[in-house]
Amino acid sequence: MGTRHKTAHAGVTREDLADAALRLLERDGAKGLSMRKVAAEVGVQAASLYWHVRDKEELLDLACDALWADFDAPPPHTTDPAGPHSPGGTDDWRPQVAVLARRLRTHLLTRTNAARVLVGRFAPGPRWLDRMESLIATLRTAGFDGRDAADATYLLGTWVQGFVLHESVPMSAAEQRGASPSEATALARRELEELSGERYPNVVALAGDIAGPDMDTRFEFGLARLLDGLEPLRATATPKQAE
Amino acid sequence: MGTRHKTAHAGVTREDLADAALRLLERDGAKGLSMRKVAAEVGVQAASLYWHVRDKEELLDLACDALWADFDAPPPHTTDPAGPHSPGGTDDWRPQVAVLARRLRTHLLTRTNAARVLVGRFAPGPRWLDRMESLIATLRTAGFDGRDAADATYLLGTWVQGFVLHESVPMSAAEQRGASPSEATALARRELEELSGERYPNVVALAGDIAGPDMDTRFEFGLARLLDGLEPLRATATPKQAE
DNA sequence: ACCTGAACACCGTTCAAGT
DNA sequence: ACCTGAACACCGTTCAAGT
Repeated sequence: MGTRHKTAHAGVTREDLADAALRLLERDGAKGLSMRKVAAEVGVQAASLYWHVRDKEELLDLACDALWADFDAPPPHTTDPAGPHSPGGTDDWRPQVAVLARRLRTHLLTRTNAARVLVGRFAPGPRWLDRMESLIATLRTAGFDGRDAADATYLLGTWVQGFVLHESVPMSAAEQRGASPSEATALARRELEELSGERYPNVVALAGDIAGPDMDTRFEFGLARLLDGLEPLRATATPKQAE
Repeated sequence: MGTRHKTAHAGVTREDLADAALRLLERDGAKGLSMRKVAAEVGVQAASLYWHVRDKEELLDLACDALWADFDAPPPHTTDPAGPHSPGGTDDWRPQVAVLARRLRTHLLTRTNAARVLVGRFAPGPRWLDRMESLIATLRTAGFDGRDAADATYLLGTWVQGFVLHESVPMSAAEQRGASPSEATALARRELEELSGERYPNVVALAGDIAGPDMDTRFEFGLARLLDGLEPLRATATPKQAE
């Protein structure tokens, strides 16, 4: 009774398939994920998968939702009853949103291979909805109206995913054939510096800043810009519903 | 003489391969791109490709650069000699950056299939460098310092690519099996509305705003937020080098 | 220098057939 | 209801061999 280890012997669930897919993806990358290997991982024949799942595509959708299984969001807002209550909105929304964004990034980053394959797949499973609900709640109590809160949520989500996508790719596609990240950075920088100073004066001058890749700093830069850009949208004092 | 149509008969170039890859990608999507088909497209046997290219991976790098072949950036800044010259920076940087961002989006969007496969691949070919140089130039003359200009460039690039990636994916992964975009939107909205109002009060209430997908509006929202967030970084009057 | 033929070890998917 | 065996039409890549 209960869930036996995972490959008990009989009764493969769709969850099992999703988990197996994520495991393979993380272990061997994109090329490690085949229907045949997923089948083997759960102790079954390849053809059997098509009873549980219509497609490889559908399996990926499942895996996409399972990706959020162990993502624990920070508690949604938790208004401090004794704290300062600014009129029409709380201003601790920034650290709250920042924390969520950072956790989202590191979550995807520790599952790089899976993220690279699954990013861009919408598939808003139940676990993703939890994140969305709590983020919107935070923004609304901070004084954003519904439409802005929804748009901001989308903006943050797409930005973080796009960022991680770029972050997780070998920076110079061919050069990652065995070169430490710092070596790759130095090499990328040198490449930029050796460009024509006439044609690319700015790129050459800023080679160090472009080649980076201090990804943490870059992430914080983007996050700060997004939060600064959102700030003016808050209704810090609601004109119509004045207390 | 000169470049015969493209598949003259002898002499396949790496450019030919990249173009063929892009063509196949756009015509048949990700699964339409195989080494064998690329070979056929250029009138050669599959094994021959490996003389020109180490890998399928390398072919994708080539295609990634070729993706920017017909992207024509707006002229870089073009300071109006008679126009108003605000101290330490020009303020027409916003429309300039906005135009570039929009063109980047539509460029990728009209090559959705290719974009979905190639996004995330850094591969800064010469054509991408041109874009970078002109964007950085715009930002620098607008009063941003070097480091901020570099970071802003990265931020804009990753955001647009992340946005397009999400935009180009069938919104509810399984439901795109033959449903018009507006139908899919309505369906997604209804799905959100039918969620538990207790567990997801905000999501249910804002279902219309979340399901969208008025992607143009969403894009402009994000763009405005980014520009607003960048604005305060400008040195509108350089304190040390006052004229 | 550039291309082919044939082979190797894989794929996703279907379908009749088993229990 | 769930799984298998065998088959089909594909893959990427290698390698000796051709010109």
